[in-house]
Amino acid sequence: MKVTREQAIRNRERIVETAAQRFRERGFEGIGVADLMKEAGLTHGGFYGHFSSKEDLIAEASDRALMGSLALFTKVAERAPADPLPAIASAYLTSRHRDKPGEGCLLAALGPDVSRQGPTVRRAVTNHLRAAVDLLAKLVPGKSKTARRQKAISTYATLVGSMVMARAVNDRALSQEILDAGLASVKG
Amino acid sequence: MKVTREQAIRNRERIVETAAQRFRERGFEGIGVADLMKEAGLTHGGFYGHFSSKEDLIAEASDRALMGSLALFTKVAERAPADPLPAIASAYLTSRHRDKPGEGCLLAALGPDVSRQGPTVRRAVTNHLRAAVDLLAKLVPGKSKTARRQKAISTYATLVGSMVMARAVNDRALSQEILDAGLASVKG
DNA sequence: TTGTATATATGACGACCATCATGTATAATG
DNA sequence: CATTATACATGATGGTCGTCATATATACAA
Repeated sequence: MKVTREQAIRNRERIVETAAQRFRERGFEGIGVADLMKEAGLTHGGFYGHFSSKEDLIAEASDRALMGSLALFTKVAERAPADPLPAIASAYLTSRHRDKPGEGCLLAALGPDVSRQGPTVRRAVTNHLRAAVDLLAKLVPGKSKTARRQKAISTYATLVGSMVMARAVNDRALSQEILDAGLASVKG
Repeated sequence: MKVTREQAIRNRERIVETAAQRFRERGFEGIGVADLMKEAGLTHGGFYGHFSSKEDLIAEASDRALMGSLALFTKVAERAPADPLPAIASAYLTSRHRDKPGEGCLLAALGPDVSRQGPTVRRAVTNHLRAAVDLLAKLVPGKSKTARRQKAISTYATLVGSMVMARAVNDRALSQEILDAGLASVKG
């Protein structure tokens, strides 16, 4: 069954999008090629027509997820030009984000998994982090450029760490306390 | 081949210890029961004489790793009674810790993986986090108990997030910059 | 010393996985 | 309309995994 070129491109798109979500929910090894294809409405055979390996898809899906985060950071910052960093923190440290890892920050959902991946995936993450830090550094008040960079990085780290901890924990009250503490720290 | 009761206990111990290290290095699904047993000097068959399932071992190994972190926090704090929190941060945010996840913080090595595990594992992590926060809160200067707790939690989150990011990144300079930023933030 | 309990070894099972070979229908091309 | 290129389906392969059945050797209890 051949399909339109357009359709094929859309199919590929859907595979990446599905993967970006499921990977964040279940881990890179938590869902297989066959299930991914089925969710995209296809069968497993066509996979290697689109990607050269699963790692290839992992890299592309990670990139996709990270692009989304960066875009969201930008959008939130533009909507709150007076206090962009606290606005970003407020958007990040929500229970909704905690409960929907599939649509959220890749670093919080797969950070350690990334460090166990190959160079392609890690390069994508590195590039994102550079861009994100550059963006955040512009939003930090202060004169010293290095100080602003430092603040940008540590703020991002606090967001990621808070989300990781809030998700790991089994107790709703403690989880909420973690989100609140992260928020308070950034809003300082 | 039956062995001494003592020897059997030591064998079990070695399995847990090996698992605690390898899981942090490769992820819970990155090493299998057979390889784990082989590393402990045994064959795969005996595994289910010691544990009822792999998840059972995961829970016990996680607990083991977390106990170690808590003990280390305590030790470092006792050695620097004047400024315990910065001392803990300095001990945590090192390149050595970054490069040896198998001997380091479980949250930084497996945080997101934990949230995908069953209740037993998550309960262990929850209990650890409670204990760690209680400990750190005592070390934070300040009068308000809730403010000290908040500071304790957000500090821990910054440490975890910084380590996750420093490990995910593929560039040594950026990785070091992340560790430094976390340090600066905690030492504030 | 004899008998029993048990810690570990060997081996196998079924499930899952990434990947590839081949067939087929149809879009694209002329 | 005829030909070709290709996106996808079907099916198979070899590997890995968690788990269990069974055998064996020996520590321990009597």
